[in-house]
Amino acid sequence: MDEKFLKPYNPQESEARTYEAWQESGYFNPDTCIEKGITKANAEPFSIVLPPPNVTGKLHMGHAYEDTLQDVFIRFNRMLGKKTLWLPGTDSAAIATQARVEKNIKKEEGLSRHDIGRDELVDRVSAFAKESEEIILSQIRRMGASLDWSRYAYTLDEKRNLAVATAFKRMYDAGLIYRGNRIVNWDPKGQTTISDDEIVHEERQAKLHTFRYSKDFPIPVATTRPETKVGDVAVAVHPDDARYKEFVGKEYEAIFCDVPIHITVVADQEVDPEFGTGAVGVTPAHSQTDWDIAERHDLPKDVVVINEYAKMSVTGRLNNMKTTDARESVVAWLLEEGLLEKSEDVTQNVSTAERTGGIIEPLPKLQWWVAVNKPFVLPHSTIHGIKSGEKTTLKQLMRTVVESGAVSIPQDGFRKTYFHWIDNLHDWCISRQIWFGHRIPAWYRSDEVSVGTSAPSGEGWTQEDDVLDTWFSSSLWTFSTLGWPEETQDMKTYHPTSLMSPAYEILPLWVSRMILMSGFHLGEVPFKTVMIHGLVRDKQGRKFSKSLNNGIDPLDMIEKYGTDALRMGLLVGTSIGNDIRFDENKIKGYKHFANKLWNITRFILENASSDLKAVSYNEVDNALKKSFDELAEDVTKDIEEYRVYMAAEKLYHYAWHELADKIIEESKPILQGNDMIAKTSRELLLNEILNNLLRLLHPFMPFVTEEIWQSLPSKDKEFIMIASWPVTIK
RNA sequence: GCGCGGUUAGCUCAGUUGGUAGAGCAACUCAUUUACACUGAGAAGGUCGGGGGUUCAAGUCCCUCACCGCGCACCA
Repeated sequence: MDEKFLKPYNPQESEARTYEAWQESGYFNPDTCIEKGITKANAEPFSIVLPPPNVTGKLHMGHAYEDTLQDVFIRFNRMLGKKTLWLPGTDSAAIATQARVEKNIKKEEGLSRHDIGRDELVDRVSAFAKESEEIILSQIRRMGASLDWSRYAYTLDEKRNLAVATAFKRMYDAGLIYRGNRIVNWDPKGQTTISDDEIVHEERQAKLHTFRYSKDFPIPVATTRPETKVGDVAVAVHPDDARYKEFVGKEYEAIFCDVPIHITVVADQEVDPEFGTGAVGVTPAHSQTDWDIAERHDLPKDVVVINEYAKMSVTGRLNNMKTTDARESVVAWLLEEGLLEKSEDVTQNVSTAERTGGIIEPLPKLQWWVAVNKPFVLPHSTIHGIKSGEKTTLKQLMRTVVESGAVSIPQDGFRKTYFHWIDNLHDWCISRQIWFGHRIPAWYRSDEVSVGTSAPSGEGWTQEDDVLDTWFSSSLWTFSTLGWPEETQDMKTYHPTSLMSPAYEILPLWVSRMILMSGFHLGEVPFKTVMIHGLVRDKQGRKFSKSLNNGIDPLDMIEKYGTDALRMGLLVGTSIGNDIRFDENKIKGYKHFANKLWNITRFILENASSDLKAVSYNEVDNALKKSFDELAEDVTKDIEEYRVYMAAEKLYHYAWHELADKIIEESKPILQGNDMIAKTSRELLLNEILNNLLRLLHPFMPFVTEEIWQSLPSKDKEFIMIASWPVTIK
């Protein structure tokens, strides 16, 4: 017996060495497994593409959990003999990364991005990204993740750039990407547009002011944003509202706070006659709903009164004031003029930018969009529910794919969330006014526009300044990582991928858009199953956040208890989909468990390794073996049906409370006794159970099982990682 | 407003197609150098959020209410 078993199991001593050995073996790469005859060339594929972590930060508990889940499925399927690929990568995360670096530069050098210039800034952001990339990748390795590093991808590398430009061009040619002047969510703090999904609503106290534009204006109007009223072009009322019927169609002139305005009264179904005065002041340029009203009634939409810095751009006293100051100024003016009827306190939801916290200012801007409601013909489709050559829209495609089960979301509640989101979906604004990211592959020359994967020939073309929303490139991820648009062998073998297991936060942001992109470009689903998981929270159930300073570094847990303990602690006792409260005590418990396995092994090696070998079990041992086999089948079924938390718990329970507490305890007299048949039978049993149990546990606790496996005398020195799963699946 | 979760032992949570309520931790009693103290044995702890229904049988299915989270939309 190896002397190491005389001391307690020490994960710190062996984990790094073990990971190194796995990596050197090349078995993370399915091609190597085939070459070495471990996987059959015609084996069924199983693939997962790692949701690429942002190159802004370091590994947090959420990553640790997500990586564990995926690694369990990957290791399980590899041991089943499937052609198993887990593909790693990282995401440039355009806005997040640039914002981070800009902040540092501002703090350390007092310079803005415009002082530095585009090229210099992009260089600096890229350097920062490179640095954090290395950190996060080394951290993922410490989780024991069996990723095929030879296929590593980065959203801004050459192949992914080609994929992005190709995707953009094809969608542009199909009329699904267009450039248009529409209301965007403008973040004055970040100086960029953001998509609807990057907005966070915050409840605030506000005042609802009821006023008239002028003394002789017949209809009072209520607003929480008086400063925008200088941009009003109409008042909308409900068509059936008797109070205002006589005014519909009439036009009025007024000088509102030094600004001449022209107001038309229109009737619109959307107006709620019960709210406020039952009349809406329509400001098309600074409100999405008002823009829509203006479209329906053919009202002017170009009366812009607020600029990109959230300052007023009008004639008179308000000019160049911050909107918040202008608000007070307008109220004061209304009071002076006797136009203010009342002011009430209301709670209001304010839209803020997720990344910067800036208050969103709706502004009309010329931007690039993905049209989600525009019909197009999908030439080739293997998606269940959509035929080749069928006419559809991107929205419909996203819905059908999940409805038909082409993408399976086993958790019913999340299916509903998904549909709810799809039904509320508007065109997707994909241009961002920042410099780090994929520059939009469009070139302009006077009135001409050229879209392509490279600059058009000829003189005088300038490329679009804006870059793409980071989710545009992320949505291509399942296939851009496999070599698309080239027709690679990897594409044929591993796409659609088998499983995606994202946090529920990212379902609309990412999952649905991967379905969109894969559907349009390939006529395929991006993955067959989506297993949505919850968030890891602190002990009090709060989100981990910098401001609360409640973060727990997974690496600290690994230092203290070992990776296997962390993995088990995150998995057991948590159904997938619900949030998890992080409990260090649990992790500690599984450190003890790793040691328990260590000592079970020690006992068996010390007491059940005589030279005499039984060829069959006696009756008692046969029954014990049978019940173990039942457990093995049970656990296998649990993993196949995504109940990994139950599988892990059952194995834990069996190892500790069956094998150690009962079988080993009962073995002591047998092994010391004189009944050689009973003794050799029991020796065989203990060795068999240990051998199989280690394999069953390996996906969950890869390090300790490998470390033990390497010391079992009966085995050759192959890795447990590529040992066969003890249960055959039909 | 629309929607999604959750409510089970002191705490954190499991509970698969309905079939005698489970685990870990904590607390309690005992064992004391054992393969393992990163230990073992034992006992205790629950009208499964409330109410109603379906059923031979409900933590599980249906209806309803309450409370706690969360998402989406939004009214000017």
